[in-house]
Amino acid sequence: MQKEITIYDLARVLNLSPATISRGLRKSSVINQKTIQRILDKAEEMGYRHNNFASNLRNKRTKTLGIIVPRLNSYFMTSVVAGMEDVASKEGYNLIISQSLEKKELEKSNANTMFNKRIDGLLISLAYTTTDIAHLQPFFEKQIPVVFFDRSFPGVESVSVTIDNRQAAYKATTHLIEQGCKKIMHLTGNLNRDIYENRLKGYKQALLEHAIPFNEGLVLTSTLNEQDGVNTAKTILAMNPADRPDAVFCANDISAVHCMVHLKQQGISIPEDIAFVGFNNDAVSRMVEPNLTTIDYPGHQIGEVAVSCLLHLLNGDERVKNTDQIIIHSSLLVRGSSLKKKM
Amino acid sequence: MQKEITIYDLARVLNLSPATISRGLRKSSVINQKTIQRILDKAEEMGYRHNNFASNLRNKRTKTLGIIVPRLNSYFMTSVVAGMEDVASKEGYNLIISQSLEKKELEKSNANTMFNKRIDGLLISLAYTTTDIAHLQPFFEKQIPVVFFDRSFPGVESVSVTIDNRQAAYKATTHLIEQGCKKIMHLTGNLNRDIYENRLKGYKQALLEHAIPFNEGLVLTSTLNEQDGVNTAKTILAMNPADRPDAVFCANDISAVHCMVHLKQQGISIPEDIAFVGFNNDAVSRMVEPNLTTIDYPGHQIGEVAVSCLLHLLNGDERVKNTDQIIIHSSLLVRGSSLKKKM
DNA sequence: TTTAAATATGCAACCGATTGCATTTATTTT
DNA sequence: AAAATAAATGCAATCGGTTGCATATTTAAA
Repeated sequence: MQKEITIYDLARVLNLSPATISRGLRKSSVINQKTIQRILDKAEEMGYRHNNFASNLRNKRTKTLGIIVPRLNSYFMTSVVAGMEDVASKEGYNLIISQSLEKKELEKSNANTMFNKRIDGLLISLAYTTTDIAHLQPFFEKQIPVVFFDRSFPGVESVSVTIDNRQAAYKATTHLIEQGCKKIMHLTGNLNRDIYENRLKGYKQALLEHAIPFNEGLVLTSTLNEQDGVNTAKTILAMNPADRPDAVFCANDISAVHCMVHLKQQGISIPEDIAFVGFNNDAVSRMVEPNLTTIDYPGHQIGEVAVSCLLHLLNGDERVKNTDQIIIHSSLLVRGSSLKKKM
Repeated sequence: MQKEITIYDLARVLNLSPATISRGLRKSSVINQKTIQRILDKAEEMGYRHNNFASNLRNKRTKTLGIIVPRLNSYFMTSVVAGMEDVASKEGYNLIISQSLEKKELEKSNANTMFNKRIDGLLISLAYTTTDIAHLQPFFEKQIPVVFFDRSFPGVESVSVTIDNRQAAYKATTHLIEQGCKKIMHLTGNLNRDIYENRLKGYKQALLEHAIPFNEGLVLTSTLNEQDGVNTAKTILAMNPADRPDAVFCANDISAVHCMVHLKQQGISIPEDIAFVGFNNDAVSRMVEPNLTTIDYPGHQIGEVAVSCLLHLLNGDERVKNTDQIIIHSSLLVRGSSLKKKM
């Protein structure tokens, strides 16, 4: 293993000082253009590699961003991360990723680990079970910027990047109503998370505006996983056929798909007997039959925007305030699972 | 923002030298136990945080592992990464993740970036379009260990962690034959990747052993995405019904599911008309009706094993040679899509 | 008690890039 | 040509933890 080339080696060979080499490599404007070119050429020739550790030590920055997500197992989440990667790597930032697995305790310890690794900024989507954000206090105290995405914490003084969940849910519910549905069940997630609360609000608002009375019993809360979808189907099947809903609006696609599949196996037709709308535009929404109507959740874009904001905060960009709430546009993708009327 | 506490601060307060503090924090055996405790207590009390950059600079190690995957959008891949995370973080290693998006060029530039970030080791699953591994040469030259997982490069002197694709495909095909299928189509991926080549071998072997002649025309090559699944279905539908296969063995679940769905829409019954077996045990295999018979691909375990090997190589552990081929056990999960005989 | 051995701690150089300030060199102005 | 200004480069300290070797202290052996 041959030794690494340093700026001192370049300095010796080029008969310049290390300071000039350092500035030259960063194309500082105080250095003569020709000198810069000589330095860059020689660096290339000798196989020089920048040593981040030396420069981070000096600069007291790590050029690393931390990401904490509940789980990295949905198309949505991996899109978000991919979007973050794009922007971050373009700006020379590294990403450290960890999963909370929806557990508050794990989220806490991950946050702590990242704090100790001195990330320059944190991107976080909160776990189901997180009820307070005391574990982020060290970041706030050290003025390390935190950006929430997807699932944020209402009222906290930080940037958040989300979609307008209320409006999306309103669109979804209105669509079902326009298709002639009158008894719409809503399968929601943990209402501690504002995204689910807002979706519920949108659902209620749509009912209200169409003079359909809100029925508490039609709202089911769960963790929205495969099993919850199946359980919802069982709940529906256990009802007196006359009392069954004529539509289900699920707060994610996974639960919607599994619920649909189970109902179909028991002879229920979709959308004729029961129409379905999901949320997220997960890959599975295009796999089930009929394809699932859903809300397009632009993960890649959310990731890009979240990192951009974070970088602006890091660079002290005045245009981004520390309390901005950024809303990304989302739209309803109408597919077979909700199309009762021929269009 | 208050200043960071350093070992020099601790040294001053405790009336010891920075050297002793440094050794004490690492619980070096040359330091008195009581002194170690005093140091740890005071460090805790003053909120000392270890500075990785200073120590990496000195140690010439980054404690960072690079991961390059084709795409982070399958349940399998995220499981692998989760498994890697588990083992790596337990040993104090960070992960940098990037995606090649199946493109050779991107894989190349990602590898380069990681090389320049001086990762201590690389974990890589090759892109479809990668035909040689010249881009990994810098790692080999600098003796930076490289571990291949899932998709490896045959003949190269590196550790690889895979399943026995040949055997798995053999099991899958044999299962179809035992169910009474006689004309089995095989949808495969890019045969430059040995995993697909080996699956094809297993398929052929099973045919041979059951005296079914191999028919070149029944092997379709594609990138195995959603659209390819649909295209395969169209190909089948375009055939004279008498000539259609009575089973399809797909090299992944996504293509299998989409092919199934499309065929079902055209009135083909699964498994009666055509039986299906996929590969990967992706979440979608449990979503389609009937559920897809598939090969359980233990992603989490593959990730764990790959990182363990890498760490052993880094620690100069003699038990792991640089040429080990590690085979993880996989099994066939029989579900409705291939069950023609009642069991 | 003296000497030898073991244990504990300190000194100082080092890892490699960065930057405020000083100095040298080139260019322009008077 | 001398003085003033601008441009280019260098000096030396700094970031914080690590380690070979030297020194000081304690314990065990003679």
